[in-house]
Amino acid sequence: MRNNAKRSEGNMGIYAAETDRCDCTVIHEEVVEAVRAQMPEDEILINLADMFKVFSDSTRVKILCALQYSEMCVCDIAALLGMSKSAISHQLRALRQTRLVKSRRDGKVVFYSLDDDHVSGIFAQGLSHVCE
Amino acid sequence: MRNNAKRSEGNMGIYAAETDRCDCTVIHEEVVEAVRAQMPEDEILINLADMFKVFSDSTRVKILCALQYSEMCVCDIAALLGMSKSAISHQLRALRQTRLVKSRRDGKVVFYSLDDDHVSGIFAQGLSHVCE
DNA sequence: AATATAGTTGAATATATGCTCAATTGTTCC
DNA sequence: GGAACAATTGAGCATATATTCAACTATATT
Repeated sequence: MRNNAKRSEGNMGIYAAETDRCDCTVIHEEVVEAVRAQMPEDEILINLADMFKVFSDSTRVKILCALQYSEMCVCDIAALLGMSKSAISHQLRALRQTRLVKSRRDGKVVFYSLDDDHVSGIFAQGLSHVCE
Repeated sequence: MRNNAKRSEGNMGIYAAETDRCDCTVIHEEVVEAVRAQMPEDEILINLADMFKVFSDSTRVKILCALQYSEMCVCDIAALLGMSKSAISHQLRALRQTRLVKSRRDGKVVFYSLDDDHVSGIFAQGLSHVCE
């Protein structure tokens, strides 16, 4: 599910300000309004979540990690991870669509490599948290 | 689904080296072995993916973003995001279980705040990618 | 052309997940 | 104690998603 297609975000039309769309009393209105004023736009945070979603599956993480060391073909990635070519190919498509990897064909073989400088930065930041 | 409970990772017992667990010929064995030698342990990459999974939902991202500015109670977060208290409470539980937020009760009200220094770093790194 | 191999794709399946609803707990105030 | 309100929880539902399987495309070799 892409994060911008949530059910609760239906068309509210002209009525109902944002603070009225729930079953809640606003207890600390000043805090809420101050935070609201400082928050980035909704769309940015949705894009951010969608970006992290790409990194939220261990197969994709392993693929991205492997490609940091060397470009690899589908067979090799599949062998490295002990998974089917089909499974790897499906995930590579997702990574291609989000512009994180690129491919080049050499005869029958398709080589994949990283296509985004931010990947290693995001990786490093995440690892520093995971490894305490 | 936690990333370490994948179906394909069933018990392979004593037979079958990792490179045999798939339908693939290893085309570039040297590359595969070199990459395998450099990759972090499986468990680390699984934990990494699980960590990113927490950030992969827009509701959780918005909550974490909001808490960077101020501690807030459940009602306020619900009002801020235009969602039900129940939905917010469910997500806060997930964030509590992963040690990203902490709570303190003051009478009837429960205040939540960030409980991890890495959150803003991960946020900043992600935003720099999303915003190009 | 026929065969073999690398890779892709779509459908199907099993599992995961975010929200709603209703019930419940914890606290304050009367 | 009882009413009111903040918050939590579990079940249920709708949707998302990772892998498998089978069929297919693309390229190379004979």
